[in-house]
Amino acid sequence: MLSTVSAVTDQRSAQPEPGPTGTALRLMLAAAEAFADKGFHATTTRDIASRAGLSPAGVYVHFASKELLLYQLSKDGHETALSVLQVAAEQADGPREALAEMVRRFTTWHAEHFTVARIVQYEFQHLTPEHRAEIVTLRKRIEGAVHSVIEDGVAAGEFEVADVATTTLAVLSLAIDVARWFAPGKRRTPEAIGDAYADLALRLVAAH
Amino acid sequence: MLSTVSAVTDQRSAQPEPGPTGTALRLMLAAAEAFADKGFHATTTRDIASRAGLSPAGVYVHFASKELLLYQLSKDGHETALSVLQVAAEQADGPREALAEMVRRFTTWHAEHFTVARIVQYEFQHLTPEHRAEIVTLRKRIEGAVHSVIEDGVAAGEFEVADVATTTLAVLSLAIDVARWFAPGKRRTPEAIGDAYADLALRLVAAH
DNA sequence: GTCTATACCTTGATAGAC
DNA sequence: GTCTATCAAGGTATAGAC
Repeated sequence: MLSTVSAVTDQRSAQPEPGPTGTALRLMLAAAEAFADKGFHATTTRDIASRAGLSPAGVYVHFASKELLLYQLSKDGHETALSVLQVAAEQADGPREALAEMVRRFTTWHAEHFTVARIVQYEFQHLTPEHRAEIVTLRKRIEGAVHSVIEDGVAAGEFEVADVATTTLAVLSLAIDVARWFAPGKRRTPEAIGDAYADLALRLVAAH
Repeated sequence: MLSTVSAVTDQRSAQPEPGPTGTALRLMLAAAEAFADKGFHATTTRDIASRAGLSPAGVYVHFASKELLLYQLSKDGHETALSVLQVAAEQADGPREALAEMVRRFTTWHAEHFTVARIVQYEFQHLTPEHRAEIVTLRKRIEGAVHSVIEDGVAAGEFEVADVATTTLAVLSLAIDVARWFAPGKRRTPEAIGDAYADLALRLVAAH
């Protein structure tokens, strides 16, 4: 059910068939808002239930625990974030275009879906050790995608960086931190922020 | 008691006279570790008490509530962070040196004091509305300090940026996000990260 | 200033009727 | 699948002895 929640948040796509049924989806959206707003531990199952229009007990028909709700959201969000990077990398021509497009779309995603993005970046530490381990694997692939394109750019003589690992972290920080400060109603749109940050990323790698 | 907690964490300074007494200080250090590790709401007063070697009731002799403990830590941390920026700005000669020195020290602080920095950047939303409002004022001054130096650099013809506000956010994101990913025992020292990020900030503003 | 004991409340989760 | 009712556990904070 990759990006089911994101897709619904988008209000772009007609209802696809698989994944959570209507009520489960409503619960995930309710939980996403609550977790992003107050954090996992400050959110009560009663809060989630009432946001979704259910009684406190109604949650447990669809999710066995509050942690499982977080896990589904976190996994879904990480998979979507990784997919955003991969699609951008595939479609672009050369490291320079690839990095710009990856940062543009990754940043835009963090702003547009800042509730899920906040859960992805700041709440995964509250998962069980087993679930956290699974998510950490996805996080390494996200970091690896950015690391690769910078490495390619250096090898091709298009980028000049002092240290690939440090620059990778810096580029990721730019986009990730958007989930912390972004709020709807900001002057700049998610797309404008993505455009600006793509340029800034090219400066970080001293692209020719 | 500006930076009392940071100073003790440093193990650099001999005991100064004002501020919290020994036990209150131990409680603040215990709370800082716990809040940074698990977040405010996941931390129990029992946890804080036991880390400080006290009974659960012992906390309330020194702090009237758990929130007040967070408030003291947050205020102390924000004042120190602001002071780091101000000292760097005063000592430097010209916008280029000022920006580099501010980012160097601000970043190093976020790594070296990553427990307090994490509370500063990610836990202040759990303060009471009154306390949060006070902290927001400090946060605006922090953002203003970076905004000013970039504006000065542009005015002096030393920097070239598309938008001062966006670049300010990006520079701050670089340093702030260090508090999220830094962990003791990392290959790079706080100082090395600060040095690298000072260079990256100069790239972001296209310093001549 | 610190302790033991505990009040009082909210929490995550379950039982069982419909 | 949803509800009402409820449980056991653990939360913040206080009372009162020492």
